[in-house]
Amino acid sequence: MDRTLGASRANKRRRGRRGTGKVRITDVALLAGVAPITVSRVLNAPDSVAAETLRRVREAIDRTGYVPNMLAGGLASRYTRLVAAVVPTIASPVFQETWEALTDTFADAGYHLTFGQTGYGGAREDELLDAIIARRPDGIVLTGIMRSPLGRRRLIAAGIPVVETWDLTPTPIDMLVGFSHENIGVAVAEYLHSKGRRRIAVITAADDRARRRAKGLTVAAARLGIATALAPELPMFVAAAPGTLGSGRKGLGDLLARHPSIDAVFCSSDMLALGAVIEAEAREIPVPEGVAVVGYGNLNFAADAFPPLTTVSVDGPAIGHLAARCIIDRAQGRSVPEPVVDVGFSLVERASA
Amino acid sequence: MDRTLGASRANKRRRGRRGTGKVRITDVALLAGVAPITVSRVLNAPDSVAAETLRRVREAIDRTGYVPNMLAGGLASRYTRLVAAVVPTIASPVFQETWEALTDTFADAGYHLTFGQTGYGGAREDELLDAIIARRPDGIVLTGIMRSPLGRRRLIAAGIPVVETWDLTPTPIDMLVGFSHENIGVAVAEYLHSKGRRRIAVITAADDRARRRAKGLTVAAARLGIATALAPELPMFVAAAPGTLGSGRKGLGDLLARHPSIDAVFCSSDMLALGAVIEAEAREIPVPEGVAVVGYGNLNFAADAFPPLTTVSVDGPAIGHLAARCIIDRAQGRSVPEPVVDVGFSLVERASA
DNA sequence: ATGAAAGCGCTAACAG
DNA sequence: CTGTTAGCGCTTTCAT
Repeated sequence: MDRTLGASRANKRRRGRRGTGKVRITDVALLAGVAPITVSRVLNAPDSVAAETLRRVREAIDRTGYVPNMLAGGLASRYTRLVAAVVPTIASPVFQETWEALTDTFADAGYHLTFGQTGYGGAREDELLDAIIARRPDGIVLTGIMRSPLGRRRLIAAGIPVVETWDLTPTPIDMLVGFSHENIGVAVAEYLHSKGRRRIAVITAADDRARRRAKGLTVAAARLGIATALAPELPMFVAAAPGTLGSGRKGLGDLLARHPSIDAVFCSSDMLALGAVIEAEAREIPVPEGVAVVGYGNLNFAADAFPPLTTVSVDGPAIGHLAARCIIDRAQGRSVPEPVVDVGFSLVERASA
Repeated sequence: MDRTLGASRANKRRRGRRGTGKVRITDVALLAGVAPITVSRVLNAPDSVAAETLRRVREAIDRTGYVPNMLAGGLASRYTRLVAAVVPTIASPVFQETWEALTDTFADAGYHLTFGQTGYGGAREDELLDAIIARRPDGIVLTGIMRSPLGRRRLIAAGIPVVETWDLTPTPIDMLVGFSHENIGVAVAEYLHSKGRRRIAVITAADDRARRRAKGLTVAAARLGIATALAPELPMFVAAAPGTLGSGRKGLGDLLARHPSIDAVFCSSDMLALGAVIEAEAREIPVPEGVAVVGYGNLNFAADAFPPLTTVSVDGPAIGHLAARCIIDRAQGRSVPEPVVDVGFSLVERASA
């Protein structure tokens, strides 16, 4: 095998390019006694190859340990089978199920999903975008909507299918699967109002979508005549993103110091809500009798907290699945039935509110 | 500009390859009045280009909105500036700081880090590996050590620099930055023993490294004469991975039902520990007087739990930083000063134990 | 400091 | 069903 491998390389060493020393499609072809394009077909369109040829080529692939070079393949076919997801931090539990569903759906369709982090506040976003486009993915999935005008232009110019997720906008770049954060705030306001709460406060992380949930709540509260019960604006505590148990505790402490009469808190994440619940307990304020607490995310600990957290649930897997379908359909030249989908949300009522 | 762009393409349309319709290095070169290779040098070795040429080419790049095609670049240079990280789930909070440090260190050196998920239990690991190798990254960072023999062979054959992390083994594939999970178990056993605890139980997620921490504890406990105080083996509750607050609660409940006399629990993650603490509270068992609880990870909520969690802390950022340096050094042909680093761990003593 | 030629490893297009 | 040929967009090597 030593003599065979690399033999094809010897006769084209004219102006000395050094190659990688690794197995190429030509080596496999030589060993199987076929043309390189046949090996390519075995890999990419096995149905178009005769059974016996298929067998021989596959054996040659195994014997040589050949791993295709997708750089070369992508260059030749402008089809990379790569999809890039742009995420704030890879470790946000809220998005986890979405990334899982994305990964799985893409994997089943033969695509590889890679993740790039922008950091909180979208610091490196534009650079990351160029780095992604430079690899010519077949699709791009964004967390939230793209606000940077430069980013939008780059994406449109690149001509790559794009799905924005976990948010809603009348002007998506391309496709979108998400829901309205403002409406969540409204729904929470109405819920708390219906439970007789009139002195509502907010603990929110300093993050765009969280702020918009808080804004929806503020607006709806005003409409329901709640805001004026306390002050012109709802009492609010803003914590650094991402929200932590500690900032939830601090938030509730702070709000109680400023407004001892509050009877409900809407937290921008379940972690903040857990912190609020723990702080209330440490102060021997009963939840929900003293303060009602509502979270967001319905994370895996929400149901097991003490008391269990009332929270807003979003169908993360559905977002991932639908977003992947959008990209796959477009990448394969099909038309996308629903390029903009609002998956909505639901309020999960538990003991904390 | 319309006429200029794409002009170079017209005269080579012989056998009809269709191209991408996007701006290529040739278009930029034409506009700047230089050879393509000069544009390439502006991008990759600006020091070797005259100032005035540099200016003209950069202007042409801006005007055309050129984004390099790294598939082509990587194919030609076998240097992709891409590093792949293999992670169980992208949303594990334990690893977050490591991934952040990795991303930053690589970005500063001009590399892009992408993440691939294996799923818990390393289900898709071998496939993922081939997908990664197919893109010819300049380096691969693994979470934990590679156990699959096929995977090891593939990686070695690929000749790509590899760093295994967050674990220790006498036989790394290539480079390694981690620590001993067994030793953590030993340290926890000794700590609890020193605090007078003699009836120690374990709540662990069904995950390899967590089990090895539990095993270290078991062995050390036996040596300290603890195991026999209760039974031949330490009472253990095994939860599905990843550990949740709910399984922590259930775990403690279960253990107490079977062994009412236990006076300490070692949990394989802080989330499990938080669950244990909450369950204890719900049962009005004082922590640590009734049961001492020790976690692992020192996550951002550990210090703010009620009571604050005693836990094992690992220097995540250091692992990320060192692992990145290993890859960068190797990718740039330098020798790596320390190809195997044990970063150790520390026990953070707080109120829960 | 800049350019011309060749080719990285693969697949599209066109035969047969 | 299989093969031949050309070329994807870039960078290496060699030359000036």
